[in-house]
Amino acid sequence: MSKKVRVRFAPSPTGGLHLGGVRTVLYNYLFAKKNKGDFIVRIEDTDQNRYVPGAEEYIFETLKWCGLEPDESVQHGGSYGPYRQSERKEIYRQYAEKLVAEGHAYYAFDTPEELEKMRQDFKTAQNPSPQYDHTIRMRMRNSLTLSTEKTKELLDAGTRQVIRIKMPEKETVSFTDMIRGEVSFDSSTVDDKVLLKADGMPTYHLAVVVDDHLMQISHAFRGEEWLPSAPVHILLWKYLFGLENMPQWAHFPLILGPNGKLSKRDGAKYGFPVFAMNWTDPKTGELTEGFKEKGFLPEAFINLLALLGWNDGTEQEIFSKEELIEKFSMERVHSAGAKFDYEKAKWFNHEWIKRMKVEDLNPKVSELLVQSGITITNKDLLDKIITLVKDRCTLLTDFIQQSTFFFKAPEEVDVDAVKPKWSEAKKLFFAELIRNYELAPDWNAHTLETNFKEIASVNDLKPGELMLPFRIMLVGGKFGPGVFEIAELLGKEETIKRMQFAISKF
RNA sequence: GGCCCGUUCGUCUAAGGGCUAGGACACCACCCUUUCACGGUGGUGAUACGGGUUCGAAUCCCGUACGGGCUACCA
Repeated sequence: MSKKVRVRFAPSPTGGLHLGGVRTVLYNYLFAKKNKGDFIVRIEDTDQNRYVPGAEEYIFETLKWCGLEPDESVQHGGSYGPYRQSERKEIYRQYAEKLVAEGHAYYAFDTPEELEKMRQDFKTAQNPSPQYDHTIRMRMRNSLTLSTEKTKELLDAGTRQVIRIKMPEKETVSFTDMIRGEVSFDSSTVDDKVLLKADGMPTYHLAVVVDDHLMQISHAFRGEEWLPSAPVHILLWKYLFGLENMPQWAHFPLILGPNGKLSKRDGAKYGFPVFAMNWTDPKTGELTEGFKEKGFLPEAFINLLALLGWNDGTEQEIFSKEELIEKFSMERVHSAGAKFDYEKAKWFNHEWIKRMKVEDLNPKVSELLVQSGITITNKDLLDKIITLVKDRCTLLTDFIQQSTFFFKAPEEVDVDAVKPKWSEAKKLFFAELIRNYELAPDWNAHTLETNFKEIASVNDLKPGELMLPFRIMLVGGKFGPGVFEIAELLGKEETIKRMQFAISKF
């Protein structure tokens, strides 16, 4: 009998959530739902210096937008709280001290200055970044080098101190990663990581193990950047709670930018969003663009993220959230990092827009148009417009350009597109067309087109040479859906008004 | 430098010993359309290199190269 699946996403509230973070959430979520388990969000705010106001709220708003809501979290409640590590501070010390008592950890009194000095003193060409490890710990100020009395004295005096894990010297630490298979490390190459900081807060290393245990996490997933510190966590599990109780690990491949691990800087540099939603750094005021505001549908966003490192083995690429839950499997997650391709991301969004029902698109498009200053009074009209233009919208924001002219006459008319080929004969044609349209009993695209072509034919003009000018008159530029469809939706009065106005400019 | 992970078209990937190495994005051409798209057809384009194992390797093993990550009292 296996225990209930419980997974967690443990972000540090230090800023916006980027692609890699959301994908980690996604894979956690999919795995949990697929296995009828729980998805927990735990806030890892143990570094008080990095606290950023608003970041935590941003994370939850992002999850909501993505449709990846946790079963348990600071905001959703649950019986394993608190879900914010800063509120769990008291819990960690006892575990750290237990490790000291059992000889797996020790107190270290070295000041930041002493640590810096150590790094300078031991720095060589061969070893550019010396670590606090078994080779040097006996030369530092800690409970291993100090006498028991001296240690007690320092402790009693309240001297600033940390607790470090004492990495064994000759031990192979290995575990089975669900994606990579067996991974092993030589314990002597890992340093004595700080477990409990001088301010009494745990570091990630202690907190992740303690909380995963207390919250009964069954599977622990995180990015590949955590792989090097895995041996510390494995050992902690062994010392504290037993290897047999340890969750199963999986380290996801990294999402790469044009130059290595994707960073928020890449977005501004290469012109694509990196964060899920807009994020403004409260300190600098710097805005980092988000997929949401850029015009992505959450359905498309999750879809494209899911496929960045995973596939179901078939050639299907468009998946709804429900399909992803049904088909997701950790075994099919890739081990190699994936470079993010914005062009393909846009393709996913375009596909989703094309497939999405007009009624579902309507409120989103409506909101966008209202934001750009357009008043929508007729929902059915907007439905018709969306039906007409959705195929040519890659991003939601494209709807603005593709439908604004339905609501107001173009402010600028591309006269240059018409003028060079404009002629007296064409002018006469449009004059006749206006008279004809004024009398038209049925105002629909079909008869409008028929009449248009008949008159052209009578005047010995090619319809093709007349349609562009007509389009320019109604739309203002060389874009948009079929011109007669546009005229139909515009209505008789508005169509003729725009024609008359534009003709005077040619 | 050390440790760890990785390596199939430009990009995301399929093929988990038998093959004309498949698909998608992007790109190019043509068709459809006398706007732009959608759609359709076709094309360019990849198993990093070297050794093994095997009747047979993109697939397994070793080495090399290259790429990435980590190397804080940050996560």
